[in-house]
Amino acid sequence: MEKGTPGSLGEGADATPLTPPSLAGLSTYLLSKIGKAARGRLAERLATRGLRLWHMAVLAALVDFGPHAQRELAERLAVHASDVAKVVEDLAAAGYVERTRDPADRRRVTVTVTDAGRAALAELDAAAREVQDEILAPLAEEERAQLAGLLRRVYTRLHQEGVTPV
Amino acid sequence: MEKGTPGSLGEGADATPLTPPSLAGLSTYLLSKIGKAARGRLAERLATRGLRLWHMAVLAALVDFGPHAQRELAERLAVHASDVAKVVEDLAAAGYVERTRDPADRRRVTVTVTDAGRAALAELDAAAREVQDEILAPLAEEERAQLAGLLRRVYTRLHQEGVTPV
DNA sequence: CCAATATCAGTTAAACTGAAATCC
DNA sequence: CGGATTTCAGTTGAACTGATATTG
Repeated sequence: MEKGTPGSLGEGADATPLTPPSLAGLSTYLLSKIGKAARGRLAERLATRGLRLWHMAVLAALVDFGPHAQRELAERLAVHASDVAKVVEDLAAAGYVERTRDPADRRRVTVTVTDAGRAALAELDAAAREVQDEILAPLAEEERAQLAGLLRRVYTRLHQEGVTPV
Repeated sequence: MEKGTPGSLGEGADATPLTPPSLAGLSTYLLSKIGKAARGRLAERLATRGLRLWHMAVLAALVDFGPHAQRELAERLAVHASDVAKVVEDLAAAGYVERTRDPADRRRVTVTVTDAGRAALAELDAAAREVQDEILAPLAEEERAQLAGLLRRVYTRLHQEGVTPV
């Protein structure tokens, strides 16, 4: 069969293959797929700056809540301390954060965002909003607000349970 | 500090740390996190049967659309052909699918779901709906329908674009 | 000879695990 | 000495890449 054999799939060879309804009928499936697409697109943009998603998350935590010990960053972002160490190392090398020993407890390393770090986060945040506009393009402004409200409530509950890292 | 030092975090040591508002304010961040949690919880349940998410996706495609060549499965599910080969191998070993050479084109392997495969998918689907009930617990029935509609429209557009695998 | 299919082997980035060093 | 924090090294499963054999 060279091409376009009237076939088992019930679709033209050039059309986008349909997602199995057994999956597409699950909101959790859609959440997972849309979330993955959003994450992937933002990761692409961050990669052009040599950064990854965890770098942005750590910067956000520092800007929003002030200096953290690395242990506190790990807890807040639900990531392992060993990975935080690497991310903070990268950010320090880029001049986005400073690390200082806590004089009261010299085991702790206090991480503080620099002005360059704040400027970088502002750019990353702008990129994230551009990606969000792409992803949510089919929705009107009012519908986006609706979606945000629903997601917020679902997320809050999950985050409080904390069974699976969220 | 032994514990509960009135501290830099502005939260009790036992409370769930707050997500940085810079992130929590992004619907795409919430989508990503909720989606990841849903995926993880379903993966846990499938693991008790020795299966993973791709096994369920392949079974769903076969049940919903009938027999596929492996190449067609790869295209429909946006996964690489080499990975489809492994997944189909597992499913065949479990007796959930049968592989036969296409007599019209002997390069192609036609994959067909068995009765055992249909029964297995029914169970997996039930598990997926249980997980969905857990995740969407904070939402009323009407709100879940709202969410499903919004997600459906966003997903459909992404899937048509097909730039990033969705 | 070229293109498509399936299969196998190897790579890469991410999440996780364990252990050592330092300090309370 | 027990416990907490940081850091380094190694492991595991997922997604991807490339090579090969077979067939159209």
